[in-house]
Amino acid sequence: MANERKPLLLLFDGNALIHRAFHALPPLTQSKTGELVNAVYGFASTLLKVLAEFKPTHWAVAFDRPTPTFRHEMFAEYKAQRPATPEELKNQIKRVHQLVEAFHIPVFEIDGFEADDVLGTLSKQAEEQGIETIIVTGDNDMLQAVLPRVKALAPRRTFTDTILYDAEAVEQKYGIKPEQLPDLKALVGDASDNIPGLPGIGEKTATKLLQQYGSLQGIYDHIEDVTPSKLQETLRQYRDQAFQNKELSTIVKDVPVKLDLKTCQVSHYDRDEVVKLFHELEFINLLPRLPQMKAESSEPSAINCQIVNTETDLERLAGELEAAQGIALEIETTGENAMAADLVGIAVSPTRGKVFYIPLEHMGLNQPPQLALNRVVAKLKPILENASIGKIAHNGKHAIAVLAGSGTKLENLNFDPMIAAYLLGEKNLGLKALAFNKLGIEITTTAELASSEKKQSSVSFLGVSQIANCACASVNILWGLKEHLEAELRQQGLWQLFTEVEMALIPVLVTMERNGILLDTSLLREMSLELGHRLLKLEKEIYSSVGHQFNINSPQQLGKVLFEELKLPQSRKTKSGYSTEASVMEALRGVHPVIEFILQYRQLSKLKSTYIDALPALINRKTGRVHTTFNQTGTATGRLSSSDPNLQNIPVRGELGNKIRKAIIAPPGAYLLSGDYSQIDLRVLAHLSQDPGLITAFAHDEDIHAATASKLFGIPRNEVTPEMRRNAKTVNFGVIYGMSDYGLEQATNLSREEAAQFIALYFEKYPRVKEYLEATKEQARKLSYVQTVLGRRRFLPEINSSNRVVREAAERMAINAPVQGSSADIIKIAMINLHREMERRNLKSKMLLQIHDELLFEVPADEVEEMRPMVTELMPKAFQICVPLKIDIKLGRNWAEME
DNA sequence: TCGGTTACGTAC
DNA sequence: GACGTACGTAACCGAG
Repeated sequence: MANERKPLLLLFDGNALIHRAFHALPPLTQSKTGELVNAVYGFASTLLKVLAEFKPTHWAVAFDRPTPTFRHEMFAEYKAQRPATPEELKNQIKRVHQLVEAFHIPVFEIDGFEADDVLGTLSKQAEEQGIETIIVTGDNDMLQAVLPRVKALAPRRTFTDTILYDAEAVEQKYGIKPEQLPDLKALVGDASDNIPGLPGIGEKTATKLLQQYGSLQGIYDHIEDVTPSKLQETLRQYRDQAFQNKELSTIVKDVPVKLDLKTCQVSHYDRDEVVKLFHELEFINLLPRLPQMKAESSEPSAINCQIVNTETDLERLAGELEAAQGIALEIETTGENAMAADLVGIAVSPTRGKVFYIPLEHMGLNQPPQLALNRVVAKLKPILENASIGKIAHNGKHAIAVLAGSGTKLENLNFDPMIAAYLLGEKNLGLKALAFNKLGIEITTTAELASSEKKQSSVSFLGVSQIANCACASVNILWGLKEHLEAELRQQGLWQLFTEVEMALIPVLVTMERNGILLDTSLLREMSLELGHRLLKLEKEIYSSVGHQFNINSPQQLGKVLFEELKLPQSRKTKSGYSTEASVMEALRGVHPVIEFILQYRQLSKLKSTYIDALPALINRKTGRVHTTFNQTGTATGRLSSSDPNLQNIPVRGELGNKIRKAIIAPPGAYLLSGDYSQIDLRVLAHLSQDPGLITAFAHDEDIHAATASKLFGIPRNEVTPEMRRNAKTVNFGVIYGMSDYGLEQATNLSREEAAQFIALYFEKYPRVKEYLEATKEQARKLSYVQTVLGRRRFLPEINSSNRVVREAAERMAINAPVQGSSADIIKIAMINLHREMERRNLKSKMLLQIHDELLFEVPADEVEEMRPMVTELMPKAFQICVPLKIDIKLGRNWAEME
């Protein structure tokens, strides 16, 4: 009665699936324990895939037993060449058993037989009972089990590429029927099972024979007719072996096992147990593929979620929030970009287990009534702005920025799980992932809901109750995450970095983002026109020089033109053709006139499309300025990053770079002020390594590159030539990047040998630097992480990889991260202190940008005399290291002309 | 048509 | 394979 559907039985070939995944998938390890789980992942993935695709009513899985089978007894060599199962695979087999158990899939394994035999038997019984069956396998050997009602899902080429074989499909592939496959294998053998084929008989010959005579027996029944005689002779000579091969290759179909359909029902599996196991295995991305996701409303799991849409409710909510110790919240908006996003709703929680959702701007017809935005804001403003009530929010910067747009200054955001997880080295910082990985709780985020709901992808178009449920669950998670992550941060000595630097930085970043930069649009427009003309001219030159038109922007087409048509000497190749990158083309300068034009074209079109045309298009209508988003969790070292647009890579070199910076301006009556740490990375290196040579040079405020050159070449400072200084500079920087002799060779005009000597000499002159680098790598090997001056960690699990390339890459990261990361720590402190001081003094000056070692401010004319000394003082004293931190400070009407 | 990947180039 | 950290653009390619 329950199962009115025609039964469909899925039989899983456990071992074949595991082996195939193990060998086909890249090594996927659990980030926490390093346990290899690629085969388990592959198995789980296949399981979920076929479950979704075929919706079976029944299922079962078969495994090999570790004991020898009748085949081993028959033929000592059987699978003898196979290496012993590696430990990491054994463990995965255990894991798959756990998984199968959680799914409540009945397991069949019989001593003395392989999984194939068990499957063969079960499928034959299913056939006899008239049940449609699909064998899910990773091994084409299983195809011989195909029967009228039994199909096999087997791999084609790649791991995921499968084909459902019925008898016809088998015949199409092999030219013979499924039941003839053992006969084929008997003749051609199987290297993977160590079954020897008959000499000189390949697949072609064997297939022809079987097509003609039907079976191995058939062939020998007509052995006199077999031609050519050589073949007939071989067959005669190896008769016994052929028949033994056939027996070895034939799947047994009468294993002592009985298919009982009742026990194989795809019943309600233990979803919680599967979730728990996925959590342990860190299979977060498989989670959405688990069928029967909890309906959002079905299980409130002890969360009291109330929708607030009357004045009375609002009043009561305000009362509860005022009395709260802390507030967890999430805002729903129309977009990622805080400056462009609108509020859609707010979820707030005064205490764990109790969450309110205030719908504000849900669009669409059948929505319940909603309170007016300004009414709600007015009511909540004093609470959100009350600094004595701590706030918790995931990606709190976004919340602060959006609320600021509604005139509310969210104060005392003291915990953001995204930032916490970032410092802890978590890979996936999304709330969903954190909830699952840290707490083992599944939630559906509103963003997820929005993207799954086809077409109308904005949160604002979704139903209030649906969003409310998700938002409430998300907000409630924040309490648990705070508890959990705070403990981890404290335990790892990261709490101070978290609160005093990262959390303190958030309002600074919001201010900078909201300040925005001002552009000289008419200058950019002018440049765009001029460049447009120059590009057109270059384009013509290039076409006539080559003889035809093509897309110069396509590296693929350009490569063909240069290296196939013009036959220029090619050097490096890329995956899809010839490399046409600048360094390759530079080497071809003078070989052909078109090179020069192309280099110019490249440069101009890059600057035009990326900056000159792109920036003005991003001016905010309301503010007339360009607002970037600073990402606080986007880098591995602790640096910030900037996007939409990226204002940290505005060109500076060259005439054109200068011109672009000229278009970044201060408004009338104001100036741009920049404070730029001088050689901060090398000063940090001096501090970390305590090298006396470096320390002395910086203590005397010397030109560090010239000082290095003087040391390396063993000459007085005043005899250092520009070329010597340039090479010394390259090495100075190269050291921080873990550069090799090869790298130095590429970056200079030195030969490989000279480069190697140069590096050796460098370490001779700065011996503590070498010691420091070694010690850092050693620490990384021991602890799997390296640290900055503030204790910020970068985790490098690959530092002990057995793969040299991977390991050496991790070593370079280990060298670079403390230096780059410490510099980032220092400038972050400077930003916080400067912001604080500017607020304290009620200055109108604005912090605009941070470019890793530089801060850019906009300063009204009458504040210049206050800001300049303030920046000059606060940047260097942000953090004390053993050498002075020096800055260069400059002032100008635009970002190019500064002094 | 769209999203993901590749090649390239800009910054520090 | 070889020098660390980012992000954006255009081309390209395959899936829907």
